[in-house]
Amino acid sequence: METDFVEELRWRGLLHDMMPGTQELLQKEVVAGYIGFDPTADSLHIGSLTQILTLLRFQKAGHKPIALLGGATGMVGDPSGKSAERNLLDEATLYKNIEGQKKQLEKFLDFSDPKTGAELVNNYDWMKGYSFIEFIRDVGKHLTVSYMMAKDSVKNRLETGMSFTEFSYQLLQAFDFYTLYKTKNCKLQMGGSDQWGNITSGAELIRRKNGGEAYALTTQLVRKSDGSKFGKTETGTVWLDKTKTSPYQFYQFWINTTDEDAKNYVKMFTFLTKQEIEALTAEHGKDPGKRILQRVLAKELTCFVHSEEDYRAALETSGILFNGGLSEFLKLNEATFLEIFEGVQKFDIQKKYLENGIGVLELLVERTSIFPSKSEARKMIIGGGLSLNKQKVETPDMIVGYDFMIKNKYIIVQKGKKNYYLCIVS
RNA sequence: GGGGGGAUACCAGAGCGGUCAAAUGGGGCAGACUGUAAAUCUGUUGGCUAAGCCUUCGGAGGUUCGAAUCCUCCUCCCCCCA
Repeated sequence: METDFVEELRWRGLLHDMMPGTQELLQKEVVAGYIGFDPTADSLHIGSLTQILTLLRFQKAGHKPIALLGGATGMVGDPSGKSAERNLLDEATLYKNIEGQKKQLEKFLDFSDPKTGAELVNNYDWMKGYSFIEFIRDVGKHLTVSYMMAKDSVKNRLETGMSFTEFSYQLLQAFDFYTLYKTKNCKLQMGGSDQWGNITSGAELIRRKNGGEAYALTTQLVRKSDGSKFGKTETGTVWLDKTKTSPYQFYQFWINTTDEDAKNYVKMFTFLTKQEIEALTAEHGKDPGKRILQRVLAKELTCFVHSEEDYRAALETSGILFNGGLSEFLKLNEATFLEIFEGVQKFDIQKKYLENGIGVLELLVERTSIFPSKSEARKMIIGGGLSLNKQKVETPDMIVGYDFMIKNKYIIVQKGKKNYYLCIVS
């Protein structure tokens, strides 16, 4: 075995918990292990990244990864970590979500090796023909209510209430594990630390039903150093789908990581070796201003999730947007110019409005919806937070005319330092 | 069952008849510095077409020229004694 999977997770700060004997098992033989993905959206997001990477690390350590799509479990809803009953997803949405996630997983996982090539399964395939009576007799009989009630996901909800549907969730997931154990000799289930309860239910089921051996391993929840939730920005979730979060935004997410977090993230989210990371961290410490770690992170992940081409584009865009002046923009040809503003919100403006000049406020609020009200736009301008074509707007009374158009048709609007908008005059 | 204390803007929390769109802190947003980081400092933080106007202090009524502030009832929370 090239690397010890458990040790690797440990030094990367990813290991949360595992059942006794897990490490020994992995050292002894090639193991099939699975992680389930919950189809709550049509794209995976940055939070799922840990699990995808875990599967890949697992594979690199010489084992066989299985990714499970929750076509059946998604119909029920996992109560883990939820404080209230969830709404059920309708079938059309669920189908769309499954298809979306499937495509992404196919892209990230490596299916080539005959022995350790990844597999993708959907638990709907074995649940769809299963009747309630059968299920209750085959699965439900093996776990006691008190055992199920002892799980945190259930215990935390006893006060506020929980439907039988969500209570049963752990049985479904347990049955998944059991099925994979039977059909694919899958002895290990992995997941985020919130999945511990569900995973152990599965291991328990395998033991009771077959006297079989099954193991569990969970990874650390990714946290930011300030305690806030990882993976969200002001604008929302960071998705892995480039139509939902552009590669540029994705790149920016990592570039904006704080120094403290970057040290941990480089370990958690890249495949760089311990030596490489130590060297980088030391170098970063010498001159934090260079932000070596953030750059490495952004590069590794943008390349991994999107492509090297996307990374280059994001890098170039960032360079121009953050360091360039107006002259940089003027130098670009139109195609490149538009490429840079890919993923930036755009507004069309009719030329006639600019003919006699237009107040900035009117431009920002009525002709575009960059601000919801003139009051807000006014406040931002007075606070010095608004620029047109890289030039700070000094007064809310400013008039915008033809002379503001770059290349005869564009006006670049900047709200704060990082929020760009592009007006296209036609 | 008895006694007491509360409910204020995103959160915490002052105000206790006019000077209250409501102190202060946190959070958010923006600016300066820097490194697209952190820390620090500054501004801003109910809404509006910014003169001013409109809607807010648990809910419903009332007293008053005037109520977040006083009275009555209701709802909900907390504490203490049974």
